[in-house]
Amino acid sequence: MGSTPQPRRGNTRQRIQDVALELFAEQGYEKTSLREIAERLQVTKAALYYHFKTKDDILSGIFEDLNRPVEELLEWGREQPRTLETKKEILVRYSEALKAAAPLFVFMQENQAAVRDLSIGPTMKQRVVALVDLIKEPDAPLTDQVRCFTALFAMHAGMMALRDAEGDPEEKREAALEVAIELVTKAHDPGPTA
Amino acid sequence: MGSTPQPRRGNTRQRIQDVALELFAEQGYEKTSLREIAERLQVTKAALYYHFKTKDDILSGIFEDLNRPVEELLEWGREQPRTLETKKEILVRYSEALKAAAPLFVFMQENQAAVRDLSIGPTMKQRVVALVDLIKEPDAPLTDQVRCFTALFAMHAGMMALRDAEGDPEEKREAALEVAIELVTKAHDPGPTA
Amino acid sequence: MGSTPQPRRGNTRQRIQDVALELFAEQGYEKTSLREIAERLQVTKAALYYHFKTKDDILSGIFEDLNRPVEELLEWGREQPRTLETKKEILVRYSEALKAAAPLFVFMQENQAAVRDLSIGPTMKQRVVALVDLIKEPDAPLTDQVRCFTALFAMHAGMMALRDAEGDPEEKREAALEVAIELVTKAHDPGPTA
Amino acid sequence: MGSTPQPRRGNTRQRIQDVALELFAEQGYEKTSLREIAERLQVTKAALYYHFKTKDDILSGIFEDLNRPVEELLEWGREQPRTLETKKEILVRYSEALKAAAPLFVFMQENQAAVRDLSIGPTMKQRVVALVDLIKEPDAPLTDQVRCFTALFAMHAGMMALRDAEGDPEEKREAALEVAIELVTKAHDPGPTA
DNA sequence: TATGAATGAGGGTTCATTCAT
DNA sequence: GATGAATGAACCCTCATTCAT
Repeated sequence: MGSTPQPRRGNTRQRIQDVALELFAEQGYEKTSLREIAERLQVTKAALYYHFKTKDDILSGIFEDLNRPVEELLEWGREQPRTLETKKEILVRYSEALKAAAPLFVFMQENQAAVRDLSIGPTMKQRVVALVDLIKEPDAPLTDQVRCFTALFAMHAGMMALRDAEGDPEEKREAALEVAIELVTKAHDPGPTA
Repeated sequence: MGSTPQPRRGNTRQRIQDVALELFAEQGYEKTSLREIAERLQVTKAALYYHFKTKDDILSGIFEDLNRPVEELLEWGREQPRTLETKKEILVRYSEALKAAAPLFVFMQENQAAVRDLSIGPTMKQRVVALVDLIKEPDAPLTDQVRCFTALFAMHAGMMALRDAEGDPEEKREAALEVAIELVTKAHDPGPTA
Repeated sequence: MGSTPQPRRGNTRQRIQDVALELFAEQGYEKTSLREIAERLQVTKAALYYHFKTKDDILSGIFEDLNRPVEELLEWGREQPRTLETKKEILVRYSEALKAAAPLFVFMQENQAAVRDLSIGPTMKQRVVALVDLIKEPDAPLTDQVRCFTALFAMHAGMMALRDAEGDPEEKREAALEVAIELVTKAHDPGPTA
Repeated sequence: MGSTPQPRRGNTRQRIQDVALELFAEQGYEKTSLREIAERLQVTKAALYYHFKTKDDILSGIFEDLNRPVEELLEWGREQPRTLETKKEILVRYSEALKAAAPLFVFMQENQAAVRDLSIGPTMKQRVVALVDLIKEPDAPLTDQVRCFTALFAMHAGMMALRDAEGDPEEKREAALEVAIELVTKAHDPGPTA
């Protein structure tokens, strides 16, 4: 009882990443110690160091794996014409990407300060900038910039409200997407007001 | 240098809070050590403990001071009729409050994970909920809830963009406010769509 | 309510000693901080330093006050002939002295290690030696020395059992006294065995 | 000196316990710092934490190891008939056990206050109660209870007198045992008096 | 008679990391 | 593919004590 040895050779690296992300998202990066990760895996701290060079490295690994779809989205987006349709499609795809990597994004949203001077910090920042660049017009006025930036945030926030609130996560995601599209649409073609 | 004994009038408590907030916002809560705060004040760590019972307590003190305007805003808001005009006024006032306490809000935005299990954690959560409650209709559909939540976020984000970007902070704040009002207006009276 | 200012000027020194002894006996010397004492008196730590030079000094003060009867007993004892009657009388008087200063003696019994290198340490040791000297014969065999030493211990133990156990403290004290007398009597006149 | 790297075989845990007990007994629990223990072992404080979870835990470890004989004695005692012979045998064996673990018992005697709210505190108390229960009659009058309690104390005291006094420790132990037996015998069969 | 403000030394504890095996 | 043992640096915090006011 409770003693299943679970050898599972070969996949330890993956298991470390899984547990680490789980704890990082739950408690924050700084408050999660390697001891804790190791204990939950029934492994020694030293074992973690066989698979990863540093704590930072564990996070990097997770990020690289889960972030690939977003990177691909960026590449795809850069080759499209900057039409409203394209922008909408980007939002839709981004929303999908978020769904797949929800815990990572929740984590990054809630641990910005901690993540900032980790090795993924710069990458992350660039990625946000790049995304905004794809959905806003080159010389958009400040208000439209805010709209686009907020559209992204809305989608991240959709993930986080998942923590507390009532309601199906999937529905929330769709609602967030809808609002994001609305914002970007308005930014694309300001209409009568400005 | 460092030899002038420094008058040390009765403002130490305030100076601690100032420096602490500065460092918390700059580096994050966990990465800011009391040693660092003390050193920057040319004081011993023990001196901090004369003025505050704990590290958490320093943050609490800051929060209590800077959060008072928001608390007053909430009280005021609860006594008003839930009209669109009221909602707009709330956003305007909130934006003003943010301006005065910018670093604190940036800090809280970027350190959610760390702050969550500090003593101000619960208070903060309630406060967001209360604010959203004031600007959304009681049984608003999910999309409208997202709009209102996002409106708040937009304004916080306005503060943070301050960090990186080009442009006058004051202009950014106004842009964020405009977008927030737009979102809440849409949520208040959905119009033809949804 | 709960705010009676209790000025009681003049007797602060005494009140400090009272509270200190109370806490020392309850928690031990090392685990009782001056902060704690001060707080319970609604006074600042610095105030304690107006009345006593050091923490050690507070204990010394208590000891000197409460130990005087024992000191007088020793002086009296030294002038008496070393008869069995005298010895019994000494035990009786000592038991009485213990009754008056119970918490102090409980404290000293339970904090020997801590007390040993305080200023009262040496005094205390001498005093035990002096007491034993009064109730044992000069060249008593080892067994009789143990009897006399144990007699004293028995009386101290009587105080401590007061903490846990059932029964009237006064009765316990008398029982302890009885056993002590028995031991000293046996030591005084070994009888057939030895 | 201090440069020989020292083989560091797998006995570190034991060495920590040895040094710790030595210092605890010499200076008291509270006054012995982990730094001190570590230094004497030419090891870092952190190394102690590899082997023990906490300072309290170090003491627990020592206690568990050295207390086993007493525990076995208790078990044995509970299976014997409560005759005078049994009681005597218990005292004899207990005395032997004390001999083997002298420093621990001296320590516990002198640090009662400190030990009381450590994790071994409750265990220790129970153990004394259990021992007394074995050597006193169920409904013994108060005086007899004191005799039995004192008998145990006498033996502990025998250990401590070792610190100061003249004379062979072994002889002292035997003297203490003799007095203890005497007390318990008297308690077992009160004789003419009461 | 006291207090407010501060200090220096040290406490126990935890962390990410290393390295020989 | 992993462990056992250890380290160095830092952590938050508490203490007894001081001194100008």
